Amino acid sequence: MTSDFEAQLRAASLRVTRARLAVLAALRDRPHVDTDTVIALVRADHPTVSHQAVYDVLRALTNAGLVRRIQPAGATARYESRVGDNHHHVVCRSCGAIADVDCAVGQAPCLTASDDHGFVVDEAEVVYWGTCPGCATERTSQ
Amino acid sequence: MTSDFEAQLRAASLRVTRARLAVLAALRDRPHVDTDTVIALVRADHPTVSHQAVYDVLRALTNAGLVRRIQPAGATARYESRVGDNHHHVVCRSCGAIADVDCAVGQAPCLTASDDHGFVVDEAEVVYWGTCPGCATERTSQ
DNA sequence: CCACTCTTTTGGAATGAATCAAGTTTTACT
DNA sequence: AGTAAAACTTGATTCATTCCAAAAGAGTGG
Repeated sequence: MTSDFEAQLRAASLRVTRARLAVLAALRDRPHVDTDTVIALVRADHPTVSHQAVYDVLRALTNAGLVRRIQPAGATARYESRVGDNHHHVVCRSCGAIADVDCAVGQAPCLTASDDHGFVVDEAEVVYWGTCPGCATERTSQ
Repeated sequence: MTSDFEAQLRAASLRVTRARLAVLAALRDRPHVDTDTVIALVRADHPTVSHQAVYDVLRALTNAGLVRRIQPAGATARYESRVGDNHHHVVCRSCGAIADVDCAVGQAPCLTASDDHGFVVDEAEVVYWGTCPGCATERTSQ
């Protein structure tokens, strides 16, 4: 388990540190956690880790492709460890809840822009905006 | 010109104010402007408009659907007046430049999620991440 | 196993976009 | 014109994120 993370880090030629292992562990089974939550989870096991370390680690892991950063408009940054499978997200406009969605149209649906203006595109990110079941019933029942 | 904006505002049952007309004018021919730029543009004509007013106006116009807010991860909010035609954006990872892209796969390609988790989806936002021509040549020439 | 170098982390302060709050002005309708 | 509601002004505040310099830790070669 821990050695898994260690292997991941080494594969990405990142040094293996307590902070990094703790962040990976915190993200393991939790989708879409925001930075504050990561800090709290990390400190549950390692109370001395600074918030700055968590920010640095999240950036390093994001750059290395081990975690993915998602930041819907108007919300704080969230991170997830599910990477490399081209999945997307539904975001609730009223409560900010996020859920995973697999790609509707094949494997890389929107990866081809009609006119890319000369940009070299390497990723297509899709955010579905709507209302989650909870907020929907709340609103209709009023 | 101004009366156009006035009509737009009235159609959305929003009051017609100097600040709102100025913001609409500022967004007219400028795609993807950030809030600071909007403030500067508005003040060019109306020096007394407060930044708070601009924030309020942008939110009101966004809620009314007259402008669209876009906020790629890690950048400040930007606004555009091109609405209602389901177009998307390419964003440069290194300089943050944004360009419009029309929808590749038909009219509303990704609007149907494979499994929407009970969410009522009303919009699909697509962000293409990549490198703009300028940054690409810069990098290869080094 | 030890020393050396480079990277990472600590702890605290700073930045900056965005929001909140109270009081004043303006708009739209009668 | 007169009035109520909405919008705006001013100024302060919040809060996520970043910057900084010093201390600690990781990995490499001896």
